[in-house]
Amino acid sequence: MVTIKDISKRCGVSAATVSKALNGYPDIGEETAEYIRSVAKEMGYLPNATARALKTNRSNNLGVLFVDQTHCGLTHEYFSSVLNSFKVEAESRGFDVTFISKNIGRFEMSYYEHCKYRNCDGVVIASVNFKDPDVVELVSSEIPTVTIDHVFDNRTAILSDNIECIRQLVHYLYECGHRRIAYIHGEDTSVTQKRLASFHRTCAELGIETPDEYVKQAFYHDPKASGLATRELLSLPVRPTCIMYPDDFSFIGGMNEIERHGLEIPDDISVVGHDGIYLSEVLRPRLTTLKQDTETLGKKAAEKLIEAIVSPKTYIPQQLTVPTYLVEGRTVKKLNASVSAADF
Amino acid sequence: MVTIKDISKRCGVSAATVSKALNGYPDIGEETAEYIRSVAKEMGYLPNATARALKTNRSNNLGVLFVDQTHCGLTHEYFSSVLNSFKVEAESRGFDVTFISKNIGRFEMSYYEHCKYRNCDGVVIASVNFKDPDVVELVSSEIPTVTIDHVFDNRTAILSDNIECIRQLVHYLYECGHRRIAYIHGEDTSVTQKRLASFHRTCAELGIETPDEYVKQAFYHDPKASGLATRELLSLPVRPTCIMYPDDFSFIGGMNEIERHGLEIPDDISVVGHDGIYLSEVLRPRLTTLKQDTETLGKKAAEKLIEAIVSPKTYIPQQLTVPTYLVEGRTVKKLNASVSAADF
DNA sequence: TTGTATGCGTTATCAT
DNA sequence: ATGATAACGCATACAA
Repeated sequence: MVTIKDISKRCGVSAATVSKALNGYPDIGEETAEYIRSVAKEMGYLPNATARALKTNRSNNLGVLFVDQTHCGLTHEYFSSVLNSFKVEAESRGFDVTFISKNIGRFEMSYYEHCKYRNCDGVVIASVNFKDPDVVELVSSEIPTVTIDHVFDNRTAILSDNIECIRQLVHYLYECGHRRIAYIHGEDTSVTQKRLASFHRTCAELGIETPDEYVKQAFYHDPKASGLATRELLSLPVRPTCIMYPDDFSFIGGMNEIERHGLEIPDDISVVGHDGIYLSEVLRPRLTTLKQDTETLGKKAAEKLIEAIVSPKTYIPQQLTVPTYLVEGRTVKKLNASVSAADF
Repeated sequence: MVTIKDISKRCGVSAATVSKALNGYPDIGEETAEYIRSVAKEMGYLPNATARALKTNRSNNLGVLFVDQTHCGLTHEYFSSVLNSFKVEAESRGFDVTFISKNIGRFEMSYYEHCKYRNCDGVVIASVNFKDPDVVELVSSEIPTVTIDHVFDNRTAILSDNIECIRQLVHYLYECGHRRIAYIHGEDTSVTQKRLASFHRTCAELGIETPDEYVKQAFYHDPKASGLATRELLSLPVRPTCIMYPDDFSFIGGMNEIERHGLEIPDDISVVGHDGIYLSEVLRPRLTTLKQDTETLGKKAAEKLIEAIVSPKTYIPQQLTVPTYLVEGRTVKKLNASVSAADF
């Protein structure tokens, strides 16, 4: 392994000079600096991140905190997609990405302790139980954090625009002529609360009635639960003309149930999903859905987190909202004149 | 931050003694060691991974090398699932997990350089182009590596049993009475080659003919390509009675095409997938598929990698094969007497 | 403009 | 059984 010391010997200068030259300090002669850099390159020098971190107390390493539940976390395309985008952006800015969790080895560590132990400069938090005391501890600590789809006081959050997108969707359905709209929603989280409130509010605005039987709780990423809810909806004396699902994947459960009833989508009943995962694009008919901009979500999370790290003095925590787009598939029947999603 | 020095002062012993006590060295008096440990705990001491790594040249950090392509990599449930299991196992043994990639910051680094820079003790490699010179460089280096589903000479590999599982599947189809079996397979990789060879060989053993028109190349995780291939198969003068797909997700494309032809699964045509992702469980009819044991794949990869790291002298690289199981759904019609997958 | 000295927190060697 | 000391590779305050 070639170190700064090796280079200094080879160049006949001190280690300090090499260090400065390599880091572009202005107080080194241009020729010497250039020479040192060329020798470093020739010798295949690589900085040692560990030594540098020990000295500077900056690891250039970001933590990611995702749940490791089998049903969710990484295996959910929404999150793996956000993570991927976060990773790409972080790396392009010179930061590595390390997973954070409890239970490292025989030590029982909290998330915060794990971060300290690993010297993470900052952490992005998503898809966890935000009420977990260990999560709260981490967010309340001196370590910069960015949360996705959840707001903590005086902390940066990247949010999908859950209120506006549901409003947009309901308006679209309204324009398509739907007045009996059912909503199968996910388990009770702040995201669900926002979506649900937006649903009720928009319906009220438009004069659409939302009878209790049309609003059913199911779970995210759980086709079985959504299937059951769908069955109940289809058994109603007055069926809805359109069903909104918690997410695209859950819709699969509804799809099965609708087919079992011998109904056709969208001729007999309309459906819409949420997330806009790859699956929604390949189903036939193509699923009308609200596409989350996971690319931007992850990228912004990395950007803001790094901003907080490199400019701790001037950084101001903020809530950043990323728009969600209505993707018009072919699962919503136009009960009246023709309308296009482009109008919204 | 509480350091060893702090503890040493508080206990009235030297830093060396504290270090030894904390690491369970035998040459420290039992009472003193116990006392030191209790004080450390009370003071909330956490080892500093960075300092330790600098001194010991062991980071307790593993690299993972996945492609960052949008279509594959993390967003593919197969890999995210393997990764998750790898992560859980690694963490339980005290290792953290960090992503490896090229292009960290303004430095143009190879994978190998990135690993050195970050001081990774070992790397798991999956879902990449194994012919990439940068991958070869890494695998040829002194850094312990484990590859998934690809073998490099004298290196550890964790393999899904692609040959045996296809054999098992074809036998199952045969027992169900199928003689006209089509295979839509993925792009040309060593995995595909194994599966294809096993398909041909097993068919030959059983006296099943495999006309060229029944074997079509498509792509993994690409419903559109599999849809097109399906269309061609359905247009054949003599249709296959069963179609094997590259993977469960690609089957969606076939599903659409079959439906468009007004055919019913499995009454008019039988289908099988590969991977056994969550999607295959929730489709109706439930998809008959070959379930990859991603849990074991990831766990074994972590186990072996750590073994190679902690016992470099005695460790012998090995190829480990993880069985794949036939999961009997309801997409294969029994053309003759009743047969169960349990018989296989 | 360049070099010297020091220390980040830890572990390992060797002496006591 | 315990301690003094050095060293891992790097960055930086300060001296020259």
